[in-house]
Amino acid sequence: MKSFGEYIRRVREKRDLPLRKVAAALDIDTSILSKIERNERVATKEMIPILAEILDRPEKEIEIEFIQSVIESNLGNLKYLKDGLKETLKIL
Amino acid sequence: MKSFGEYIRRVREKRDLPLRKVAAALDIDTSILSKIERNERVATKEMIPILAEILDRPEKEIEIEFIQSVIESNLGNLKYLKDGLKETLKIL
DNA sequence: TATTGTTTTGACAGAGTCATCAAAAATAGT
DNA sequence: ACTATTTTTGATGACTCTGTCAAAACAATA
Repeated sequence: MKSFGEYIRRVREKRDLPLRKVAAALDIDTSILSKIERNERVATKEMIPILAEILDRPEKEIEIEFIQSVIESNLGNLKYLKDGLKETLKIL
Repeated sequence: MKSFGEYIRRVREKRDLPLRKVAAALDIDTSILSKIERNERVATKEMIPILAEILDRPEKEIEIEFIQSVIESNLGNLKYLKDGLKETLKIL
């Protein structure tokens, strides 16, 4: 499973956007975005629609990547993660 | 979706166990467990097997409740949560 | 090599979260 | 009502996390 940071960096570089531009759109310092891309900081959900816009990607795709990263980092090695996700799906 | 805290409290009371006993098993103060049950603090994954043992419930059940609560609190109102969970399931 | 633009690093401070502890409040049992 | 037990509350200090900032490192290009 690849990290959210790596994903963002890959897309940003494909778009030839400097950290500066994306960070400005997110209204954060470039250093923070740099850290997010290297997984030293975590992104917030509020960033998702903004990233979708500036990176020109479907919001759904970005959000899915975000969800995967949150699950990975918070619930990563649980024994019954699969069952837990299935059960969670049922009650949504 | 009911909270992890409420779930634990319900089971603990069904077993007629005081906070004191369960907290001792978890090696935490009763006040912390009290707060966890009222959702003022969050449980950690390390607590899951211990809770399973002392509350005499399958670890799987407890872990699923835990997973649901983490997803609810971290990803609760995302637009594409369902899709995100489905995609996450695929790569597990 | 010098210049310009980009990215990373680390120190810092503020906010939030944590466990600990003692005291207060609530509950049960006599 | 009294006592013992359980549960909740709030103050405290330690710790973690987050954003800001300036400086350093790195990259590209003239």
